[in-house]
Amino acid sequence: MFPIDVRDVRPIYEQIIDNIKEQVIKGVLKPGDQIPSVRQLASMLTVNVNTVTKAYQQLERQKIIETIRGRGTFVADVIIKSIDQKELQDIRKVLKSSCMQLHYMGFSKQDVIEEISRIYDGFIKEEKS
Amino acid sequence: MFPIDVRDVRPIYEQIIDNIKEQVIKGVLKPGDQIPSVRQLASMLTVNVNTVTKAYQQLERQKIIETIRGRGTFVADVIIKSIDQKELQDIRKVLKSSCMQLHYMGFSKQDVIEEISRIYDGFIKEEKS
Amino acid sequence: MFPIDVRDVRPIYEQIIDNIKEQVIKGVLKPGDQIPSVRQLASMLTVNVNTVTKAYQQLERQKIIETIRGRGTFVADVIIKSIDQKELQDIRKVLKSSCMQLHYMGFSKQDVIEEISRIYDGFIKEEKS
Amino acid sequence: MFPIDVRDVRPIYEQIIDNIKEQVIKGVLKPGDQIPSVRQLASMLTVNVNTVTKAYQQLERQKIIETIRGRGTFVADVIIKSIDQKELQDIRKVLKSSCMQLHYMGFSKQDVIEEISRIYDGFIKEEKS
DNA sequence: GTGGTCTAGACCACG
DNA sequence: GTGGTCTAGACCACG
Repeated sequence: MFPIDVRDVRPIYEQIIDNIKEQVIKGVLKPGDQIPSVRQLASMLTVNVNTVTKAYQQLERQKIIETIRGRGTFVADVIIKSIDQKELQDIRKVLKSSCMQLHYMGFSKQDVIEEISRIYDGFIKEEKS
Repeated sequence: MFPIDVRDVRPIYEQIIDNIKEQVIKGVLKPGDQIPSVRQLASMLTVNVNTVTKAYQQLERQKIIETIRGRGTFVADVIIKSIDQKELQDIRKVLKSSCMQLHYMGFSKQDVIEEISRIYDGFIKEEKS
Repeated sequence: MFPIDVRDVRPIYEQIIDNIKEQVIKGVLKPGDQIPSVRQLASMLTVNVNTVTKAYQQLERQKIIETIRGRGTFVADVIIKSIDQKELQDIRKVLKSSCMQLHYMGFSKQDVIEEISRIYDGFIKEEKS
Repeated sequence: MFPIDVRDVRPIYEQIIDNIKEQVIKGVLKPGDQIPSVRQLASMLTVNVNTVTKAYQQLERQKIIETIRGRGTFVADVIIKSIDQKELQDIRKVLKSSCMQLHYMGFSKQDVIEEISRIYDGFIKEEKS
């Protein structure tokens, strides 16, 4: 499936969230597609069941997946989340911290923008052609 | 001095680190300037002395401030950190997570770049004219 | 495990650092080996958990051990640290102080070299035959 | 006189002790020579009077200088200190720590011995010719 | 007065 | 069970 890195800065449950989100954004996973059960994914990634459970709960709260009792877990229809101002502020704080770190590494504003541009291109599916 | 927000995503010591870094980058704090003692800052922010100590130790390790025994703590000469590839990868992962969250909020690549641009302008001191 | 001496010139956390470094250099602890959790080691040495935490954090910063969230702490792959000139100067100053003390105790240059030789042999694992 | 470095790893009083010891070992200061009073030296080095006082007290305890009431402070006759086993053990611990640090920087036993040799030559007055 | 070390103990995040 | 954050407070080294 996708690789889990125990040395990653992000906790494992966040890596799972990020990976599933990325696959949905890229269109690798489409609305209605079934995804592995908690237990299946846990054994595929050899991580703790509770860890996958936590990731799925958060994805469900974000309406990116949905679980149907007795059926399984599926990719939800794509919806644009309404903007939660608290969440947006949190993201801005994290971005600011990262930008300051990059600044100390000698990255100019333009360097950071190019970095972001490359990151964005990396997870967005081709939009034209 | 600056506000501490216990509800912030970042732990208190990181908020202190970020705030001091920002003041140094902006030029509000200049090399050689003395900054408040750990006890002073702790009482100003009404946080524990150990919390400030932790922030100061990390800033010192990053060579942003320096402590002189029995004298106090001072802003260090500005140096550009050499780029640690592991650290850069970590920042990229964090940026990617944030970008994906913003994407789900309906932010286009251009929106995110503008967001970054605004953040960068917010902490960089005017460089010309 | 290893003895902590409260009358030692070195603070407790440094004694812990030195002991673990020594075991790694000697090969008693090998890359990938799990070391005791902070709580285990604290109770083994009957010191406070925070003291062990401080030692582990410094060892981690020096890339001698690595911590994996919720899993534990492990010996890192051996890497040769790049030489930090400031750090080297600091070590030289400490060595010079020690040498002058030994000189006042009547140690000749050759005596000191033999002392160093014995110390070095004491923590280095046999390298050949 | 001699330079004090507030950023030195060694506290100021130890720098003073080391400098005076070195001058005595080198023969720049000879038995019977008068050295500056506490107040004089403090103002020469622009350090606190208490700091010099502490240095002089330790030098006196080590019988390297002696104070004669109303006359001043003088370099004592050279005597070889008897070996205090506790002190020797302390020095060994410090040397071992330093050697392990150097080992992690890639210094071989021979490199360290050469380092020590150079340090020793640096403070010892020429013994022959 | 300045920071450094250490203890004791609470609560949390992660797995 | 694992480490991370934070508090409260003691005592020490240095100046």
